[in-house]
Amino acid sequence: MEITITDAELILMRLLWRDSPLNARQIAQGLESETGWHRKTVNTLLSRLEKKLVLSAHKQADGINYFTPLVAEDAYMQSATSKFVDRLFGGDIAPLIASFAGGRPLNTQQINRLRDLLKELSDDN
Amino acid sequence: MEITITDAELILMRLLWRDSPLNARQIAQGLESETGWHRKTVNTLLSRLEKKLVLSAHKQADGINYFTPLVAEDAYMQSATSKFVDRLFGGDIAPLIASFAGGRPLNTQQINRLRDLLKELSDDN
DNA sequence: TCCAATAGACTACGAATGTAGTCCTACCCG
DNA sequence: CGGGTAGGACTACATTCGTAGTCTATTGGA
Repeated sequence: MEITITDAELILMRLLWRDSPLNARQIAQGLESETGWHRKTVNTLLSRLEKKLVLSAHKQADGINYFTPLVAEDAYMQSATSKFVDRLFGGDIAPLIASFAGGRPLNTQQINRLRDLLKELSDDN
Repeated sequence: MEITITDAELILMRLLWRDSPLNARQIAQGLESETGWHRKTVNTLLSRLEKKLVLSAHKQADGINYFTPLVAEDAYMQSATSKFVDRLFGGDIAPLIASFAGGRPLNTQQINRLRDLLKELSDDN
């Protein structure tokens, strides 16, 4: 059961992860400025996501479908990150950071945040 | 000018990044056990990569094409990583690490490596 | 010398993606 | 009450990807 969310779908999911349930119209409006997508495009994406069980639709009192994520943002991020790190770096995260830093050097704030994060990770084992 | 290397192409590129130039037969043989791809499949991938200017072909004395990467592994990794981090985490690397660690806890060795890496990154600025 | 196998250029083809459009129905407004 | 609109279920269609297959000229051997 591989969850797969495409680029376009991800943009839509980000909205629903922030705020749900929403109906198709609300979603289309919420994405309008960011994507310029037609309502029908949003509709297609919603159907596909529903078929993939990434979200569920429930008719409310107004007789209209409202969509809610079935897949949690964290869970998806985790799975997608894992897959990416496996594919490009053989499952090893350090080279990824190195590569990322090589492309765009980290600033002090980012480094500090990483340091804190690392501290946490090594504490709670 | 977006360099795009698909999953299948990446597997092939990994071989060429390790060892090049190679001709189609050598590549097909080198990937045989890993992928089971037909020679023709390798051929198609090579053509596509050549058209995308990810690699170049040169006929050698034996009259056969030998392929060499035009895109360096580091450069591609960097660009792919950047794109991924942007797409999923808004360009911020810390949440990615957190997410990754959430999915599969880091062991001591990994944490040490990250610590060293971080030290390096914060030293040379 | 003549066949069989290969290199390379093209062609094939179904599934997934991005981006809508069609058609039918129910509904609100003038 | 009649027409324009929105919802929803389908359908559409060009691209990209994965994975080969066809056709042609060439070449290494028996």
